[in-house]
Amino acid sequence: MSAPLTMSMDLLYNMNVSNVSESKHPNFFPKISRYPIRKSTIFCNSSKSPPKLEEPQKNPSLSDQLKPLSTTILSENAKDKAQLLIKPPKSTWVNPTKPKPSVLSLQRQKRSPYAYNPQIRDLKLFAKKLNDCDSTSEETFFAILEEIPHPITKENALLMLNSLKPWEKALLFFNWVKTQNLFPMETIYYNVTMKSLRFGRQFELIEGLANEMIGNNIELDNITYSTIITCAKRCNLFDKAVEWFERMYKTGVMPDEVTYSAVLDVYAKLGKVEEVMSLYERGRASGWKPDHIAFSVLCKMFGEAGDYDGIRFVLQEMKTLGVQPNLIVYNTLLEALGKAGKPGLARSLFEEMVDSGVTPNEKTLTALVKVYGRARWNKDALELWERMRLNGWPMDFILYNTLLSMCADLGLEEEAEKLFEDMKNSKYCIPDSFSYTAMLNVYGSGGKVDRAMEVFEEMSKKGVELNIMGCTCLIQCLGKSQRIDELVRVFEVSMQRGIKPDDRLCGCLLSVVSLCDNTEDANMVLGCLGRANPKLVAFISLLNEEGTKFDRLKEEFKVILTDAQVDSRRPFCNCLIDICRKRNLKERGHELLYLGTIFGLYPGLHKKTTGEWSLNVRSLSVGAAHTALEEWMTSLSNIVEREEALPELFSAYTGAGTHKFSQGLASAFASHIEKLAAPFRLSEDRVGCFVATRDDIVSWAQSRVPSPALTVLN
DNA sequence: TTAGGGTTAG
Repeated sequence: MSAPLTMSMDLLYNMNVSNVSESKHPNFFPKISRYPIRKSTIFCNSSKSPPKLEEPQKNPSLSDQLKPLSTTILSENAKDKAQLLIKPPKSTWVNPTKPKPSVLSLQRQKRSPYAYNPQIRDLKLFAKKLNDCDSTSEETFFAILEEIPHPITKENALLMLNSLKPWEKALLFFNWVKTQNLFPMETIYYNVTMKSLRFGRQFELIEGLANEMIGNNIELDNITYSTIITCAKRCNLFDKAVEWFERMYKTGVMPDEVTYSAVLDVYAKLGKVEEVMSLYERGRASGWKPDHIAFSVLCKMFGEAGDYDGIRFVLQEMKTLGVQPNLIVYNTLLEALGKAGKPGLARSLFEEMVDSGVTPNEKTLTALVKVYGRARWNKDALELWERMRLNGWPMDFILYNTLLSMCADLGLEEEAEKLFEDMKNSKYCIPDSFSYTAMLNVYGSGGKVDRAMEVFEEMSKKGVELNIMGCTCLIQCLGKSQRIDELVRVFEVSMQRGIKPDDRLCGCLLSVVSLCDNTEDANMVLGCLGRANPKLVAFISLLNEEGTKFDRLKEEFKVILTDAQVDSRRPFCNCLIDICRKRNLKERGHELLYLGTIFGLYPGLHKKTTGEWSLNVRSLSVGAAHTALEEWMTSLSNIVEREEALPELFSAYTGAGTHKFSQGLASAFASHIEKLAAPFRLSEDRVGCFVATRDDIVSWAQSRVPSPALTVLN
């Protein structure tokens, strides 16, 4: 075991509990989880008594293979099964006298040795001629083929097949050789052709060839199966991938480690964590020592699931087996730790990687930039960028774009401008649509509307495509500056360029409506919104009509929310409440907040413990937060009046406003507290929190003259 | 691409 991995393991396992805030789990130290340390590991790795590996007597199906383990693996909610994990059920594989049948062959399939072919040069040149000829004409292809400089021996045919691309030509050649009847077509010819077809993602053709092999009694080996399976995977035909894997066992072909890890990746990409773990466990119990590729697959899967326990399990396994991460595993681990919300661990792992002499590549740095951006660690991000330049670490356009996006998220305008200039002056990283979108985002969220418009004009001039995200950024900042004419122009141009408005853009237009001070402007924006989502505009009219009954409102609102993307539902509700308040329809705003609450848009808005009641408005807009405060004060007032029990402490959270969307919420909330003469004050020790005691609330409720702001509710 | 498996952008 080399030092660096030990360091990371120490970090992850012996990290002091002060780091607990990074963990979403209450217990930082390993709980008995879905990743049990197997008893089998002990004998599998023991040099004294290696397990006797037997070929299965019969060929069990995959589901049979998986069955015994799936019962030992804990599903997340099945806490009642925890006992199973502490004491694994009696399983043959913990008993060395009765080893579990092997699920994979520990011997990788051998390749036939590659003999030197003196005709290689001629044939390569000839293949190039075929590759360069008109792809659409089979006649031309066959005409050239007549000029083949050497006889089609087995070796020559293989060399040609390997050199022909694209897949259409390889397939033509393969079929042609078959018709010549010079020698029997063995497995290798099918394998090479299938690989070529895989580049073209031609799964149906591959499957056709595989069936032809079966029909002609040509052996399908591990290379055949892994090619079929990975092609299915690349074509997103996961059922097919699993079907062919099952077929291997049924026909008595034992997968080797290459096929096995390809299948692990199939299940991983399907998000079937338990199946992956089951296969992994079974493989390990068969004596398999997973390699970097298998670990990379597991890491990626746990990263996608944001599953920190899983990532630790992988690290533990690597440590146990003495596998030191390579560059790709490091990259996958960094990405996974970022997704699991562990920026500190990702940073330490990166340092460990560099210290161990592994040079980061573009993907490493992209992963780390994303980690820091997500964590809002400006300082670390900028230091990293500085280090990249000092060390001459590799940059590519994805890394540039990721850095630009991060600058936009963190409000680093100057740095973004510098990067953008660098890109313009570079040879290979010319700014593309993504880069321009990031710049629109930089200026848009920084309120630099003129600069944003300059970027927009530059895009039009250079023919850089505007995408929905750039359009949304631009409309948002034009709306905030009340430049409605330009907003409408940008909207029109975007529609002309084929942008299909989505719910985010509608939410953005809705928020602009809530900011409009005059009816004319509001109507212009509603005109745009009406083209994207007419139901929303009709709903706003409904809010305006005095006669609209609550039940009608509820039904129509339900339709709007059902049609909307989940992420956009709360912003819709927030904006609609803001619009109501802007139009002096406060009561409607209260109705909408109530509906939003019963439709589950504001979970955690109210929290009650014996000692404290709190209101958390962090996910609310200013208008919605005001509405929620009024609602709360009214109900507290009623409780005082009814002389019901109250806790010692009351708190209202607005958050500290570090996120760009929540800026200004704390101050707007504070001024509304003042307007209502509510007895809350900023907490000294809790950031972004207003507090009041029971006595404060009681004396406020008893002494207050009904506030105009609250009368509507009384 | 030289018979098979893993990692980068809202």
